[in-house]
Amino acid sequence: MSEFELLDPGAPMGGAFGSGDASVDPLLDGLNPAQERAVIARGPALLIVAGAGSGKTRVLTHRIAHLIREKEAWPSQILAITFTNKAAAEMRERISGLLGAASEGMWVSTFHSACVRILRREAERFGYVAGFTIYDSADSRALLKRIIKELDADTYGFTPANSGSKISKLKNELTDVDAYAATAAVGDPRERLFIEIFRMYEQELRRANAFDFDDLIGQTVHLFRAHPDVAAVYQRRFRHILVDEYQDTNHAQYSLIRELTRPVATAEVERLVPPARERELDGLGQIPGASLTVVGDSDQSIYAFRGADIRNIVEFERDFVGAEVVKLEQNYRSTQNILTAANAVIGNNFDRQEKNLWTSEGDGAKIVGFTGYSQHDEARFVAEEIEDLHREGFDYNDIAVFYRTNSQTRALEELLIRAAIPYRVLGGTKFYERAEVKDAMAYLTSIANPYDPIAWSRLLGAPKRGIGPMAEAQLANFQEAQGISLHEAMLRCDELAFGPKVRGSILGLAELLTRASKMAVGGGATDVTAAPGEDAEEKTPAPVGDLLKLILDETEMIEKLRAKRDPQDDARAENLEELIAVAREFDVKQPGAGLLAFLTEVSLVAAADDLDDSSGTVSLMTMHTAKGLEYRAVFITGVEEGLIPHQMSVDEVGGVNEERRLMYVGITRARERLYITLASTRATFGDISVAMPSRFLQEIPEGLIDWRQSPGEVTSRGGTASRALNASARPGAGYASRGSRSTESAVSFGSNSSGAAAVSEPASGNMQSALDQWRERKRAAKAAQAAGGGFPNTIGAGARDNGDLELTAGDRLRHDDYGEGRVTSVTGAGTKRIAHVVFDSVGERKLLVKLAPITKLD
DNA sequence: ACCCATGTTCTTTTT
DNA sequence: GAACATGGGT
Repeated sequence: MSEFELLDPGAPMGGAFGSGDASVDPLLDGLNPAQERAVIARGPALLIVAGAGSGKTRVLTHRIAHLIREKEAWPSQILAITFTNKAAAEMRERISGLLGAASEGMWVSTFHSACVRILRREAERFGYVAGFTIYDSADSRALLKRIIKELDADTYGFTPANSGSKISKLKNELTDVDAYAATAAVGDPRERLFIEIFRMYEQELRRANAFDFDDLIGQTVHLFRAHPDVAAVYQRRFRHILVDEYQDTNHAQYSLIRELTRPVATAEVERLVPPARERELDGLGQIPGASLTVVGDSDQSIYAFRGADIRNIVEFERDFVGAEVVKLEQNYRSTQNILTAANAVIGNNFDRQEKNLWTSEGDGAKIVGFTGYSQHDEARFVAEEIEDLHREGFDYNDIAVFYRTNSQTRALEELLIRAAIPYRVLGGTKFYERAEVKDAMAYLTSIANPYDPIAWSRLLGAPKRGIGPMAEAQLANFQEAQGISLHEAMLRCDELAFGPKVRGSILGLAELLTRASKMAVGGGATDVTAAPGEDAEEKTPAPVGDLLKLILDETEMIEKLRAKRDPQDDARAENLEELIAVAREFDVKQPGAGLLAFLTEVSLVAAADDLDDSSGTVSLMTMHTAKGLEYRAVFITGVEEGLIPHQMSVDEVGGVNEERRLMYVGITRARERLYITLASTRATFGDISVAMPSRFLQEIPEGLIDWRQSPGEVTSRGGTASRALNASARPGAGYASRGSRSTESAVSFGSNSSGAAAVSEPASGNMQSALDQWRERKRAAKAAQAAGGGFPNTIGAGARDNGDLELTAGDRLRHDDYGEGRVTSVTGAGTKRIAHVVFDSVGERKLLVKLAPITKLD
């Protein structure tokens, strides 16, 4: 049986009727002519212009499967680049759904992961070690902070943030310090200072054996250019390179693709080991360049701020001679109303090629608009509509709420909690950014890379052990002078004049690191709780979970946190326990992968990566994160001037156009229902300011929007009505329909108690990932906080806790927002007890008994 | 060296 | 309204 034989594709799109018919090719069946052309096209270069929702993922996966099935490539000869790990995983899954095991060995990953893989293999060429650290933005900032302080550059207005972003920009353009210095105006002292910062930053990175995010791409390009033999290996290996979201590639990424698709240099062909075989060569005795497929949509380019260059896609045909172009314009995702709105908005960008999305599926529902008096009011509308959608049969999974800035989540979360709607915030993957988690991770980083001063300085002070800045500086100086690792410097601290207490601390810590390092390489865990079942197998590296456990046990970080009185520290302790669980999960998922793989994975998680399609929760995310995703129902919130388009972008050249594309991306995520909401006042930073409707709103044809409350209605009332006022100001018709629907829902909730399930931990029957549990707790904590009246740090304003408030059907109660109502039933148990209440004015609501702002009336 | 309290500065989007 | 920096007290 050939390895290439097509396995039964199961039921991917149209397989249902394709199975009996031998003439139907399952890889082409159900594709429209343009899609089919994109799948079967061959040649050196292909540009697929894929409008939103035009089935590009399907085209890409089918194209790859087709290449393999037609024996034009082995899986190992394919490199597919996606934007997020999640997209990569999905693509891998879909290809293996088409091909089965025959798809193994492909590289499907993000730019960053692919580059890390290459760099780890070739690190020695750079004077780096394979265990190099990847600095995230926080690490880079920490390093820059030191440098700026040392150079007293803050007096010139340099901050870690502004110098960091300038360095990042330069790196994305593949401009190194020397190149920059050569072009800079040397007369300008500020410029000279910046060059100094840049230079030191690069030096420190190298000394730390660390790369920042931008280096991952840039250094790989540099590696290929400086070492043609290395480049030759990858140029020869990858025969087909496919890049998704090509409109968002920056110059460095573009250059990487260029390097990879070059023909193998003639000089290198002879040096290849193993030697090139006859069939690899073309007529000239060369190994031709890889075939390149890029997919993108210039209307969805939203990352110019981080160096994405739209010209990469616009000039593709000029760039890659012989390129074929396929346009996918038929949309399979959204209703015509949604597409018309999207087309209308994006049509205002004058600097684009004309393109119109269309569907054959019909108009669908109108877009729903709502203007709240405040973002609180807006959020309440969102929560209510989500409940309605849910009753209508939408899964929480099917629903997403978008916003421009992360800070907009606050009000939304609060209201979703009150409404007992399960949700998840994407992208604030704040877990790994928490101080205690970073502290623990610093130990692991330092074990993998004992030259990393950022990690090292972090672990010295966590937990407090009497080693302060003074001792740290002495050790660092000693380390630098001796040219040894930081770990070694600690072991030799006898050579420095430390007091006995400090000395003891340092040696104790050094000893722990020694032990952990041995364990990490598989030296054997001696006196600690050795992993049971592993008998003296010398080379087996310890599971990451065990390593972390050793560190947390020995440093007593968790115990020390628990010993404190502050309840916040309890949460921190739990986060650390969660981190162990995350590590153990990793050990199970990728046994034997090792510490480095764990660290890499943690460094490169993207916002959209924690999306879990089976979580049963509403997803909240920025519009940037939403790119590439789709939902049956989408809420775009905060559609106001200053927010979208964002104030910061208005003065930038092309800024508003990019914001408009962002709006376009948001709109085109919706399949069936689209809600556009805004508030007439918004509390930004303490006080309240008046917000104007976004100009993009006016670009949507009026007839497409069904205004539940239009901006006009709200401003005519004077803008700053209280919540109590607006609660009764809502149109009566809305309540009537709401009320009738809620009657049905009360029945269904009562009979199958799905209402309770919705509030309890998502998917309570299933295995829950460690991170999910963390999020769940965080949510509960937030709920407690929200219910407490929003004074989290004020003494005496402890979280509201109705505790064991007895409620039974028939009781009357008063709610702070909804007024008086009657309990119809109580479901759930313990802290998840839910009261179903019919309020006199607003109809039925589900309330978390423990937290809702309610008082029982008698 | 550590802890706590009081000011101060922000807020675009992210691998 | 929160993270962070700074400065005084122990």
